[in-house]
Amino acid sequence: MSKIKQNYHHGSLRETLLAAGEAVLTEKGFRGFTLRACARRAGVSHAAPKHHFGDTRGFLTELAAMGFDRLTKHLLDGLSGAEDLDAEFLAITQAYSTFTVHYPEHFRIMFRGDLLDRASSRLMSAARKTLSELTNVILRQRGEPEIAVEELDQRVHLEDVMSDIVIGWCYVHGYAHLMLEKQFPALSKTQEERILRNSSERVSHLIQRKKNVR
Amino acid sequence: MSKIKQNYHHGSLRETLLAAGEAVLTEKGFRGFTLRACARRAGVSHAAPKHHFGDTRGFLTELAAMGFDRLTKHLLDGLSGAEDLDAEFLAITQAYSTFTVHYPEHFRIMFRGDLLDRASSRLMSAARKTLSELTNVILRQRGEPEIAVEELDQRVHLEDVMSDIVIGWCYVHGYAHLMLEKQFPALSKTQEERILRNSSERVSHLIQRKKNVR
DNA sequence: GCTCTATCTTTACACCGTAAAGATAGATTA
DNA sequence: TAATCTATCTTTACGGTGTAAAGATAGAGC
Repeated sequence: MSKIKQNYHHGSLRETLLAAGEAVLTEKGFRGFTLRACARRAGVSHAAPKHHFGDTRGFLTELAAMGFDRLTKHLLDGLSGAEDLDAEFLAITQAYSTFTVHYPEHFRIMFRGDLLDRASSRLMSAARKTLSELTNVILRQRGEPEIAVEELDQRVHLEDVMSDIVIGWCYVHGYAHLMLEKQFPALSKTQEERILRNSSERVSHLIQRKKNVR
Repeated sequence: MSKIKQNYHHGSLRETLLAAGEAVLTEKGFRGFTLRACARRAGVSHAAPKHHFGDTRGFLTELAAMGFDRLTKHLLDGLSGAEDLDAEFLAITQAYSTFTVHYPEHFRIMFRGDLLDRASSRLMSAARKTLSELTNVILRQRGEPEIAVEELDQRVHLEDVMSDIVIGWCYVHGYAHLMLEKQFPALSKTQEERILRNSSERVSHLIQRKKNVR
């Protein structure tokens, strides 16, 4: 006996709707993502999502938050095999970028304040965790101890650290975004990889050897 | 006597619709952007846009292309005052970023392959021109002569140059994008500016002194 | 003066978000 | 146990949307 109940009360509709929403977003893209399509896929009346997510914005906000959760995990996975600082920075750049290959539609809504509920603490804390992973990579590059998510704000006010975080995140995020949207001139896979290795290594050295460079 | 004609044939409907479209996009954002709203604003029947732009995607593609045109001009304006290499790289970073302040909704659709007609040569060449401006800044940083848009593909295959372009564009684009969507922890204006100056200077030095750094 | 053709309008339809009111049934309370 | 409460889901309703298709208009070319 599966979980499927034909009862009036579904029992776990929220989860079912989220799964349906992810499927719709993945298959049809943002333009094809409608509350009614999600409801249809979940086998439920078209107004059912309202109780769980309020409106489209609320639904998308939850999906974006799930995207950040998944990105965070994806980054940690990618990082796990790296053996030195250079490899670690390359790994996080690659992981951030390959995330867009696996979840392009998620990535496209994750960084869009106009579509999401910016005030959502669920979304904010999920995004914050992603930044915290990236920050820890930067801190390790600098030879400093890691910090917890909660300490982020205190450390981050130091312009010294923040400058490195900005360089690192902008490079990593920009690379992933511009690659996803195919903005770079067409290159072969091997060229692409060589350029990624070379550029990421140079950026990581910039962060590692900061005091010498200035 | 203004251009307004109440004739059946408008005469310059395409331009009028584009202006209306920009206004709608700016005022209502992407979610509020509808063909019918644009037609209403242009004082024309709701199906009128079809003949000029085909469908929503076609209309958005043209608006995105106009966004790239404007971004290119914006970059050139920002660059004009810079007196040395460091100032030039800072200037283009700032210009790219302030563009998102003036045209946030344009920027949000410009880098979205899922909403636009990727095959549009109008869009492609507009985006290409933007990249070409950025490339010329990078080339100047490297102490090399500028190139024309048409030469882009030949030069860009050189991994050496491309690595610098990637670093430069990813940093500039990532900064603008993440700033627009307020992904960095809240900072004061002066802190923000100091961090921008510091980070952009370091990135530009990385490109200028490439051979020394490696 | 005639037709051609691009341009714009009208009509039509399926779909959408979301508000509001009704139905259901598990949980709570007495 | 019985009555009520409450969260959850459905039904109904409405104005708005994209876009297809057919009709109206008027300038251009012959």
